[in-house]
Amino acid sequence: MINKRFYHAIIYFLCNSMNTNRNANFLKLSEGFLPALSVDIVIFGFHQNELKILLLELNGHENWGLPGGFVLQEEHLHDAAKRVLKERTGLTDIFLEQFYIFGDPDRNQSNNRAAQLEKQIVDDAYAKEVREWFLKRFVTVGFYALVEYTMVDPKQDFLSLKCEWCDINAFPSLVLDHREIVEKALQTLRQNINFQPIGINLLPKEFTMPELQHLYETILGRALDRRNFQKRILAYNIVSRLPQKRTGGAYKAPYLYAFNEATYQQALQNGLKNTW
Amino acid sequence: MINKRFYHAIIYFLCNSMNTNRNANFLKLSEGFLPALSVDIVIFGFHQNELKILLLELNGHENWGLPGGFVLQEEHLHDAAKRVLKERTGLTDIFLEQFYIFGDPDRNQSNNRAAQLEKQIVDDAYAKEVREWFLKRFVTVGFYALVEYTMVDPKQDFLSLKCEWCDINAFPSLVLDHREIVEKALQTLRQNINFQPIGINLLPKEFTMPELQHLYETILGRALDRRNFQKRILAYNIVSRLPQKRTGGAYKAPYLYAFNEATYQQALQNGLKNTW
DNA sequence: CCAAAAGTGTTAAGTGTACACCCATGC
DNA sequence: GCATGGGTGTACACTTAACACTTTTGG
Repeated sequence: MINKRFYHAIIYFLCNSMNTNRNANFLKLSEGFLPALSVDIVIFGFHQNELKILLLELNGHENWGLPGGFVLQEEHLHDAAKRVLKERTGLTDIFLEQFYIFGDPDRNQSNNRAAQLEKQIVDDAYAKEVREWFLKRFVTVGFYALVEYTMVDPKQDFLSLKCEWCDINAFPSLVLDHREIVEKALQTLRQNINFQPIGINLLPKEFTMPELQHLYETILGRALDRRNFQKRILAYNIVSRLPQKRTGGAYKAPYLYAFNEATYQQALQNGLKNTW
Repeated sequence: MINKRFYHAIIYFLCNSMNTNRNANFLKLSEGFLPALSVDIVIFGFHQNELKILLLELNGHENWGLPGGFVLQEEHLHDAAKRVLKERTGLTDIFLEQFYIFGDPDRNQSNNRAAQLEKQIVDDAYAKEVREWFLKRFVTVGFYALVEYTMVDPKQDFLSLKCEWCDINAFPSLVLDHREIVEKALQTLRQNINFQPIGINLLPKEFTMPELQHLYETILGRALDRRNFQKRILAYNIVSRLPQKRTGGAYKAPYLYAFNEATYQQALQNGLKNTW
């Protein structure tokens, strides 16, 4: 039966996080993970001048959701986010930052994964364990990640049917309060764009100035002046022009640029702008 | 015995949060509160041109700590912070905002409340309950509050010997990672000062321009030009000059100002500045 | 009258914004 | 050659930063 296999898949998957073989040594989820706390990750990517987020279609649902998971008993919160990211997308070593904690007691109630689970057949210990776990209230910590689009192999993971990049302006309806989480992540990204040099994580190593500008325009949601944009970015000293141009495209070949790691890191710390 | 009374005080205090009389109906802390999650609040006040934080000296310790507490099973995280603030300082209706989640698994280990507790005598169910509760790992959500100094009656609460305003530049050593939490709160406050009209919560209803300037200087940690400061604040339209001056002090009487609620709220939403 | 704090205006420098022309490429 | 996108410079407006004198008040 599909439902039973689904529960087993969850247990298997989650217990894998705990480095435990479920068949050999079944542990209670509540013993392996911190109770009541989860992490959800908004993964931003940029492709064809569109800002995208990576969403999973969850098994047994028609709904989509953010990649998320739980925190191991002795695991740093940030490491939990890194692990979840790796488990569910294969990504490692990418920019990842917490941006908000969502603590509404009703966030698990409406439009609800637990309610969905409840409807399903519960016929063994694993299923019972999963059901009880997901029926609990969770406070979730929102992280956002910036990744280069091409780095992701959107293979499906244990818990999902599909894993897909969705345009930030047209993504499907999401489970729980995940839409709110995405909105808040986007808002945080917009706020940070003026003070942090966004880009090194979202673009390939070599990129053109128009590409960088499109990234900014997409995040900010409006057009910018080409000439002023270039002047500004160059003034920050965070990019260097490479000797080659991007040939092969139509029209005039644009110069290639690369981020200047040293000044980029410095800018990350000091910020690009200050007032007062 | 002091230690025993201390445990009882904690249980009493915590169970009060759960609206439960510990004598009549003793509940497990883990049933009343979300496990593994706490809130800690950095309360900023401003007095005599000094930025201060409100600290508690904890019973049975020589150490100081931030006012903190736990989240009730069905309580919104933000409401938990509000409740904790009220319980431990009497303050209501003040500016309160989450700024970071501290998720290091070792944050409870070193310089450790649990270790302190362990040394103490454990001789009844209440003490055992408290000890087990505090021995667990907690992920804590940092909130910061902005309050008008004179609003606080720093009376001691159940869990503390003293409750005192401490200068931000010279406060005692703190339990756990509370120093780190304070640093992060201050950093967040500094970041926000350029974009949010800080002040309405930290100053009395009527204040002078030099007072507002001193507040800014204290938060930013450096001197500002009087003339430019005044021009800038007035340009924001967030304050109005009142007909009276502050008389009674030495030297020339400064004008009084009051925040303009409407434009202040608007500025909070839109921010004072934008780039791009 | 003197010291200390408060009030105010002007100017130069820098930054942001608007805008127009030339160049390279494919069709 | 023409449409399209890429590369660059200049002028104006606005914001910021630097700065000095006058007024009030208590002693």
